[in-house]
This record gives sequence, C-alpha cells and structure tokens, in this order.
Amino acid sequence: MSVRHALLGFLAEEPASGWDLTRRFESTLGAVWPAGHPQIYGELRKLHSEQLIEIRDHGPRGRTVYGVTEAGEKEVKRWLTSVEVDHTMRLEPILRSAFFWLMSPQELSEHLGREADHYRKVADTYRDLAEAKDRGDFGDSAQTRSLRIAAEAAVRVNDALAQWAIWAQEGTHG
Amino acid sequence: MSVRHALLGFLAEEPASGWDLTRRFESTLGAVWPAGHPQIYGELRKLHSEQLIEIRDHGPRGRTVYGVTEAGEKEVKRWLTSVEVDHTMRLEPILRSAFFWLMSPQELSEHLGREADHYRKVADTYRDLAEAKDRGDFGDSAQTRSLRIAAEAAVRVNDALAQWAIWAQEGTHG
DNA sequence: ACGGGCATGTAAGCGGTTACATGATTCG
DNA sequence: CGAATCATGTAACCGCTTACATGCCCGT
Repeated sequence: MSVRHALLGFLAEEPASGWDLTRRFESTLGAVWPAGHPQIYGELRKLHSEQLIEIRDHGPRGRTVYGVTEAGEKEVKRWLTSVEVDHTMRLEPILRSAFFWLMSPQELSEHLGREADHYRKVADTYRDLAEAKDRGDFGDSAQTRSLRIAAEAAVRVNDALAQWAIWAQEGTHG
Repeated sequence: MSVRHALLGFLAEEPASGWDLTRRFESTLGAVWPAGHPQIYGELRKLHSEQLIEIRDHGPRGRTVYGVTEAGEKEVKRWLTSVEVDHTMRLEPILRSAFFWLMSPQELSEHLGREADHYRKVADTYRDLAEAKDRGDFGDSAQTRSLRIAAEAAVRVNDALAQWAIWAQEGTHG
C-alpha cells in the first residue's frame, strides 16, 4: 500500500495528473520504490472513489488533475505517524551471493566487477542530485529537504553495495 | 522468480524438505529476501513437476525430502551466469522519507531514532553471524564462504541505513 | 492422554508487472 | 499531412501474503 500513500504525499505538495505523478515517482523514488503508470492510474481511481483525492482540473487528452482532500491529507499523516514501518528488503543481488559457490572464480570476479560498476553509477547519479539540492537548484522548501534526505539514502545504500562488491571481489583474489 | 532459483541453490548443497528450506531461507536470507512456507511448498511442487528437483526420501508426517536433478543444477548456474541481475530495490522507509515534511519535527526525530535502533539491531545480528563464520563455527566450505558474503552485505546495508537515520535526525536538530 | 508446537499443505486475495489499445499532440 | 511521441487507460497474469485447515509428534 506504499504507492497509495506516496501519491497522497505528492498531491499534498501540489495537484498533478497521473502522468505528472508517474514521472515524479520515477525521478525521485525510482531507485527505492518503482511504480509503473498502470499501477498509478489504477490507484488514483481508487483514491478518488474513496474521496481521498478530488478532481481539480481537466486538460487536453483526458488529462485529469487531482488534488488531495482533507481526508486524504489526514490519511497520509496517519500513515506516516501511526502505521508500522515495513522494513522488508528484497535485494536479489544479495540473494544471489548466497550461491556464489556455484560460479567459477572467473565468472564470479567479473560478475562482482559489473555489480560494483552498477552501484557506483547509481550512487553517483543520486550524489549529483543531492549536490544540486544543496546548491539550492530546487529552492529550499520543506519538500525539497525531504527529497534531499531520500536522495542521501540512495547514495549511502548504493555506495555500501558498491563497496561490498569490491570487498567480495578481493576475496576471490582475482 | 528468485525464490525458485534460491531453492535450487540450497538443494544443490544438500537434499532438504520444505520445512528445512523454509528455516534455511529465514535464517540465512530472511533479511534480504523473505519467503513464507506457502510460497516455498508451492514452488517445490512446480520444480518437481518440471523435473528440476526429485524426491529423495519420505519422512514422518508426509515429509518429502527433495534433491536437485542435473537439469536443476544446470538451471541455477544458468541463472547465476546468464540471467540479468535484478537491481530493483523496495525500501519503504526511504519512500517515507520523501514525505517527512508532513511530520512534526518531534514526530520525525522520534521516528528516526526508532529507525536507527532497528537497523543497528539487524546489523549487529548479522555482524555476530559473520564473526561466527570467520571463527570457523560453521566450517570453511565454499557454501559457508558464500553465506559469509551475503551476511556482509546485510551488515553493510543495515549499517548504512542506521547511519543515514542518524544523519537525518541531526538535520532536524532535535 | 492431551495440549502445544511441529510440519505440511491449500485457497483466496492483493500488489505489482507486462502487454495491449487508443486518442491527442507536436514536429518535420 | 504523416510519423513519432505524449498521455491515458485496460486486461491478464504472476509472485507473494494471509488465512485457514489438518495431522503428527513430543513432553508432561
């Protein structure tokens, strides 16, 4: 149910259409919680039927701009403060590591090199984003500061995994 | 499809029943890829019907011990070496951070304190496990070394998130 | 002998993805 | 005006979770 509440959160910032929200999701939270447009459009319909969001405007090709209702804003806050945090992690690359013994040393070393590359790249992307936010490129609203914190998490987690891959690669002394 | 291949991987190590595999999964990969017993039993049935695993023994209460077949072992190796790694992350706690601006400074500070505690605890658990493995408490097989690598990842990711929460909490200067 | 946990399993439902479909707009 | 892209939506499927069901084994 995370997408649901994230949509309410985004709409609490400013009204937006399904498309806007899809891009917003992708650019700010894609690294930690992907959500495709089919899910977003579907969720918006449900949220509207429950009157947690309302239609604010109509645009060109059936574009529907939603805004959060009072009930909706109350619901996000309830989620943030009262609903237990879900700490579930699903990291396929780590799952794979439990079976590294089935790979040849060479395959493994190459695999770990590619993994390190990948994580370094993602970390760098979010590092740039974080630096841009620190420079004030996105203003200095409370919302921007929150996204800055999310970006920091992306940087730290991906850095940690990059370092892990390098550490593991050294263990193969290849 | 990760559970599927993880089961093949575990069975490549030694034959086991659904129950054995459930506990094995939980104790070694629970932190990075949870899998409940209904999923595991179901997957075993499918793997058996595809002849990737075979029945090796029957025990007390309908206990069925499976072992991997040649085709099964080939399939895990194919997965490890040829199937693209899925880097998808789903970290609800980071998703939430994008909406921290909807929380009061006090709520937020307390929230981050609880988060840091949580991650520290998980990291410590896997640190202990890793140290036990380094002491040789689980022998020194290739399989153990792989699980050691997985444990290291759990330590590093959870440490990173604990430090992140503390960093964010300092930003609230609360 | 019986109560509580062990071990196995099934069924329904849900969140999320993939694939498909379609009209609107913009640009060359 | 036609092609490519924008934007919106639906339908089917799949992995996974939740809830339920059941028999077996062990300790007291």
